[in-house]
Amino acid sequence: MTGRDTHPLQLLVRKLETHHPLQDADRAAILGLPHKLRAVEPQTYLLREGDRPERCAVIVSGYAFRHKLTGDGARQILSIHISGEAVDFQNLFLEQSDHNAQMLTRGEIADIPIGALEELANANAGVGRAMFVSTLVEASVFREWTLNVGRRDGRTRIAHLLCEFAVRLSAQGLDGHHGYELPMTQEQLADATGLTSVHVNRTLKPLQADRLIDRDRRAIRFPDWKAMRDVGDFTTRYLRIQNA
Amino acid sequence: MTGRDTHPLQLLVRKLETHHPLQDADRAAILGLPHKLRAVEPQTYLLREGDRPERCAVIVSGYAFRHKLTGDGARQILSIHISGEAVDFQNLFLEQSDHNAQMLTRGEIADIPIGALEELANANAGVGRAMFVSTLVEASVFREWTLNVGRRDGRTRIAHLLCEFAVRLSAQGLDGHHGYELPMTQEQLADATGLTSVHVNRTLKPLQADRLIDRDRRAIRFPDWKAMRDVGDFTTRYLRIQNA
DNA sequence: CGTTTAATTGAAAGCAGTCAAACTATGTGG
DNA sequence: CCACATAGTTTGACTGCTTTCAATTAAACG
Repeated sequence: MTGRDTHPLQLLVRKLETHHPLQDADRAAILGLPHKLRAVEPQTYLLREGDRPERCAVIVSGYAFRHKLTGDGARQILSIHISGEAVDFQNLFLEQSDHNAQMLTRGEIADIPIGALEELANANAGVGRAMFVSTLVEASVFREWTLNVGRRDGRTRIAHLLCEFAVRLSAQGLDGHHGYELPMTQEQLADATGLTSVHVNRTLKPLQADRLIDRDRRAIRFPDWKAMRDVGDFTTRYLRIQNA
Repeated sequence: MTGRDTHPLQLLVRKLETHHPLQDADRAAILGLPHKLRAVEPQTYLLREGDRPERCAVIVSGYAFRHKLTGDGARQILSIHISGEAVDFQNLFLEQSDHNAQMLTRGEIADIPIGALEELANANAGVGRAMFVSTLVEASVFREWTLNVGRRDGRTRIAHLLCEFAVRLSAQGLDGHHGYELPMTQEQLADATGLTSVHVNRTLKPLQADRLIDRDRRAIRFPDWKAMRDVGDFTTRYLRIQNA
């Protein structure tokens, strides 16, 4: 998919380091993890509810998301994931997954056998702790999403989501605060915010009219980041990124 | 507060064992953790957003909850906690808390120094993993709450919450499926479900009229548990309790 | 290019929120 | 043991954000 010149797990190291310091040996151990690369299409499942996880998918390129369904089939997206993030730390040591994970876009996945991951976590306390911390940070984000969906109005929810994505991309050295290519349809945006796609559409328009976002297809830019942050009731503490 | 004849941390052991097996030595090590008991009144803060955690509060008796506030001051309750649960594993190894935790009722708290906890986690792999798994199970519950608040209607949300509480109490050997004393006001119920207290009140009534719940003050009973589960779109997988 | 998927728009309906007031517990002090 | 104060519950009337259902337009893809 790309003529890559860096190690496929390099961004995983970067992600872990964002939240917990690593030694050289730790980094080497992570890069040394056995893994299989594969190209994946949009919608590819990385994990299904009820599955017993046997490999952990690390996103090398592209975007993914977690979701759950109600009995009625309504979908709630629980998180969006970017390059370098591991989709399956949440199920380490657990019998079966409580949720689904799917690719949002085309991309590349590095599959690491769960066994190797657990071994490394046991053998190397630094890496084990970094993995632990990584799941705790994810939990922090889950909590913010519950707040977002439970207590903010539509406009604020969407603005918040757009802000979070900007800051996380930026922290991973990808696009940034000033703009990015949003890898989601309006329906997916709706499922992430607990709204309907119709309402998302009707909410994006005023954001644009107010010059808080600039849209061209899926490309998003923020003419006034500070104002956007305010509208989205967005702060960075919950992301636990050093210099955000 | 009580003439207790069991160890204050006994229920913590039970809780951890619900999700991950422990050896005798592990149990002993947990019970051997240094801790200070204290009686607490309703509303007592166990943790504040922005705090650097220095001790971990374990609920010996009573109930607690986590919450976050929007910039407008709207409150979202993120989880309810019962005896034996540790409120601060979520902030282990993290700089500062992203959320608040408060007592819901009067009760007793055992404060464990974070340092002692981290040491034990390092020294004893079994206990460390049990703590890790415990936070992963909490994350699983956070995800279900996001689904609940994001994609279910008011009636279903409330029924779901009441079901979850029943099953968790039961798993901890406290009250059970057949009924319990709900330690929450309708306003707290509203903040947990993303509704208003007025709407909660108007939703409880039909549940009662349909004979799905029996209320006397805060006491809740379920005349038809199976029907209640259906109405609440409730399943137990996400709680990761063995025989639920 | 034709087909499929996504975005957009309109009109109508509904679930839940808001604002206020009344009522009911619960607890305290005299 | 009763009166008062406070916290919590309940009810009414009205508003409104968001959904629903359709239909139309635009973009993406092979």
